[in-house]
Amino acid sequence: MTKPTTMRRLPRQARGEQRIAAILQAAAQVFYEVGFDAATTDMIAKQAHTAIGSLYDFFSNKEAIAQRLSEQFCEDMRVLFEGILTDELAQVPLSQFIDDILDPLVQYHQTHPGFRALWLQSQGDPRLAPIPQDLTEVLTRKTAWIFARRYPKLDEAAALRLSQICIRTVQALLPLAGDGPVLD
Amino acid sequence: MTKPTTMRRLPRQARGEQRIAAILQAAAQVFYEVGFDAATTDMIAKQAHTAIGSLYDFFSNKEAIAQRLSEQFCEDMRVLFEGILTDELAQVPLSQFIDDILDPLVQYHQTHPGFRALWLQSQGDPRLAPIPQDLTEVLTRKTAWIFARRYPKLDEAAALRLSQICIRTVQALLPLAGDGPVLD
DNA sequence: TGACAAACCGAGGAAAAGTTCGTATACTAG
DNA sequence: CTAGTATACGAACTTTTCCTCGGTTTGTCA
Repeated sequence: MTKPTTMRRLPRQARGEQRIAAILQAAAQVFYEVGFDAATTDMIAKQAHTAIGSLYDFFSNKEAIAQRLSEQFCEDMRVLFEGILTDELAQVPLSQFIDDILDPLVQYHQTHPGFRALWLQSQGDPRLAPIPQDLTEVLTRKTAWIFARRYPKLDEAAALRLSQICIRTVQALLPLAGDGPVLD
Repeated sequence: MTKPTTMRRLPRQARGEQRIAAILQAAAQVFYEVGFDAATTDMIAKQAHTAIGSLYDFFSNKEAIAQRLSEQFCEDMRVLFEGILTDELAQVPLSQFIDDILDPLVQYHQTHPGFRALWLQSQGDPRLAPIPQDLTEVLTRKTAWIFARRYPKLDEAAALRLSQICIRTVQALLPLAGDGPVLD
């Protein structure tokens, strides 16, 4: 946790950290509401009840905010999977195997709407890829590790491929979890 | 096919239609390359070897171009499914059932990169949703119809829900079709 | 409490993208 | 051929968004 490149200045006082937290939360909300591209730094500042100047005191630009959020999500995923990936997981029945993995993920997804917004943005925008790409990559590797444990016969390439398929599928279906049919 | 709201003026001469076709094709290419948001009307005009003014002669703005493309894709889907949805489809073995539906879709997807770009853009950008939403809705209804034929016991809501799941899954996995693992 | 630094602020300059509009050129019908 | 219309064009204007900057306020600590 040295100085992240996403930050322009490190906060020295408590209100600095609070401000940063407020900006990040606001950004997550705005990204969720209008998407990353349509989000403006003005909207984020307004949502955070702060001045645009304060935002730029701590973040060098909009992308830096997204990147910081992404790092945070990555860390959350790391912790989340740390709790999930136990040795028993490789022995457990398939249905429970799936539940064990999906339940925490669904729950996290539902309590962190910004996560979805940032993550999904990856598709269809090769230019902006690096940000959520990290998220996807972290998840893919984690999942590949699980598959490798559970199905030792899989070679690495197959495990990765399988991971991609599962990740994308879950990614696509997560938004449907917990709500009724979207179509009227 | 009365005057579409996406058009500023209807073409009266052959070159008008050609110009419009060129613009649409260029837009599809640009959307595919950089995504909808990053695409500029300048890029589209350049790619279409036309002047920016000509673009605005026929389309009122960038969104109108995307909308027109989307309409075109919707029509293509309608035609595509018209060829697929036969009465026999309800009787055929499941594996062939799936192939019959997926093969033409995969093929269309691979020959129309812009389709993917526009369609996938829906996720994470609620603002721009209406455009690819139409595509998704068309596909969802078509699919629901298929399910209803094949599994008469399904009530309508269940069929729609099932459709949504299938559509999203296919939508998420289509980009993986036909290429090797994306991760290095 | 005084001095220094951190945090706060928002008007406005700069850059990028969107769009208009007057003019020039190419068709077409009579 | 000619008059009238459709199409083509792109410089310039407008709008939007990003980001800076200098000055003000708040907090800390000796």
